[in-house]
Amino acid sequence: MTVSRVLNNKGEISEATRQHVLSVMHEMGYRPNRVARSLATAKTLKIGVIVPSISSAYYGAVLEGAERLFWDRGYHMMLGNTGEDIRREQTILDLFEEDRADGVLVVSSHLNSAVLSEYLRKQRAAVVINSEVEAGAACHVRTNEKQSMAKAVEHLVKSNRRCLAYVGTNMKTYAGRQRQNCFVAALQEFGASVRPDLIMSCDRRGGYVTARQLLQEHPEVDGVICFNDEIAAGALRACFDLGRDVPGDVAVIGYDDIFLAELLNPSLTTLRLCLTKREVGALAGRMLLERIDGSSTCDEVVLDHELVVRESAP
Amino acid sequence: MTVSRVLNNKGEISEATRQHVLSVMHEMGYRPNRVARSLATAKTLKIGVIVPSISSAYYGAVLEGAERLFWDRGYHMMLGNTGEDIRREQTILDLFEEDRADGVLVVSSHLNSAVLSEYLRKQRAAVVINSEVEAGAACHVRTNEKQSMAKAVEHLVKSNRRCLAYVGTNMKTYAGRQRQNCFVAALQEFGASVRPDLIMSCDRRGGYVTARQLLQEHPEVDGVICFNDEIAAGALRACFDLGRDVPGDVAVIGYDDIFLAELLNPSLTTLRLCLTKREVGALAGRMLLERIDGSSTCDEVVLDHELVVRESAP
DNA sequence: CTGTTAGCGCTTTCAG
DNA sequence: CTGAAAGCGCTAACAG
Repeated sequence: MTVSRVLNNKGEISEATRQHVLSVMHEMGYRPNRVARSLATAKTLKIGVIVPSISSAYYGAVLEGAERLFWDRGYHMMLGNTGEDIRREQTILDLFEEDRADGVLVVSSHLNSAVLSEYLRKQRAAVVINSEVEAGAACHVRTNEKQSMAKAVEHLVKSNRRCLAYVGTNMKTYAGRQRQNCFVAALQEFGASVRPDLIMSCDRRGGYVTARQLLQEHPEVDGVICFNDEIAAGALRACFDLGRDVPGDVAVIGYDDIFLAELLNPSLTTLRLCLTKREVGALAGRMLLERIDGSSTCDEVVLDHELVVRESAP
Repeated sequence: MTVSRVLNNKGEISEATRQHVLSVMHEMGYRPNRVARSLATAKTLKIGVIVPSISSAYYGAVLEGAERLFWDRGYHMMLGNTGEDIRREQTILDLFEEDRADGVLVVSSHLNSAVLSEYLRKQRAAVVINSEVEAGAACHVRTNEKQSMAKAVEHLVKSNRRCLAYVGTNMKTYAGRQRQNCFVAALQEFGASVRPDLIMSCDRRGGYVTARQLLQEHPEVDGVICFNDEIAAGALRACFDLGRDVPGDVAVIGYDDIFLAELLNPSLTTLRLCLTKREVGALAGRMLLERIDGSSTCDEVVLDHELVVRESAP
């Protein structure tokens, strides 16, 4: 019908009828029905996004970058939070398929490569951030964990720290696995001794308790690298409560450079991505939109970290 | 068609055909099309959610609570981030209408009561958190700012702080306006002098700079209440850098009790909601679903804060 | 340039 | 209990 034509600025239309249609639409308070349009065009203009936890400062910022880009390009974002639950992640992926989402963006999947790839192949288009997928199943943005961990370890070794510990998280996630493995690799690379008893793990909130235990059981530890800044903040406070001076007795390094990192006391030395989290989200979003309209150019982007030196590990 | 009947477990169906349909569905890898279903039923099972900023720890946690509830009840969540931009907020609301979202949840709107109410009346159902709306336009969850600010001021006055300052944010938001006004009201209530020059405001990241300036220009300040914990973290660090002892010289109080509040050094005294942020999200979500299915029972919920006393203001 | 028509994939109503 | 048919609001292809 003609109305469709003016809505979409498509086809030839006389200015007269065009204006007429617009004015009638306006006075009726008409709103086009995107559901019907989606059914007719087989395009939903919806992107499904999956994160382990919205409330994390890290994922939140990534989401914000992606969200902004999607809306600007006319796409709406459907959000799924897995709560780190594998079954939930699969269910959400299935539902995005039923929603006929034009594309899916998965951040830090907890699914293994084979399973995730199978789910993503069923989607119309997919991009993942820091998740393992088989080539072809999705585009990929990932961080170079080997290089970043090497920077941290090297920094500590060069400032004469001799007994390094790592406080990580579970190994369910790409970064979780990589950082722990790369920590060991980096110790070897820089000739430091590897002590499995100095590798601990905790959940997002457990930095304080875990670091405290580590430092009590192993007073010889003089350097701690943490999976992220929140855990590092716990380690800092644990040092303080145990009377260990930072950086005098112990050096502490985190990951992410969250906003509060430089406000902590002592301020936190940390590994910061070469892109802001928002930019990472926007980058992944852009790759997804390119995949959707078929102009996809690259399949993988690898991002580096830089060491931001502050008081906690000068 | 029959398939529809088995999908929805509706109508009478023989177990034989039922099983047959299911097995065929399975081997074809069939996924029902929710877009078509939405068009036919005039229900989308989608909720539109609007926040000023996903990346804030505060909104993130609220979202997480709401999201979990929605998915559990079969609803998907579409997320809109306003970036504190009024026009963007209106656009998103319009688009949710075009999406025929079954309901809309608005957190901390930047729109004024009249405008917001008009937009919400066009939606199928609406709930707002900490936003001003006209009665009837939406259900409402809000915090009792008057009472919470009184607690903070009373606590400081009773510990003999005589010169209190407030570091807030812009007045574009319900909480922003309320906290600043209630600060003045509470000073009067407890017989403290009101000094407009000790009321400052800054953006989310500006706590350090603003507090530093405040303390330099007004060395007599011995108590600072901040709009939230992130700003308070900046104030803490500003005190440290200026050589002012906390809590000896200056007491600092924040709002929200974010995870890092107790890890700061000194740990932060703060006002915590009687519900976790996640619970607030779930509560609002539940109210929205009740509005959608017509079982709505109450129109407004008011939430109190409690003072969590830590080192920064004992 | 503008009106008509046939779907998009589902639900719902009405017969069989 | 199961098939057939109409219709949700839009787009796209085809005539006028």
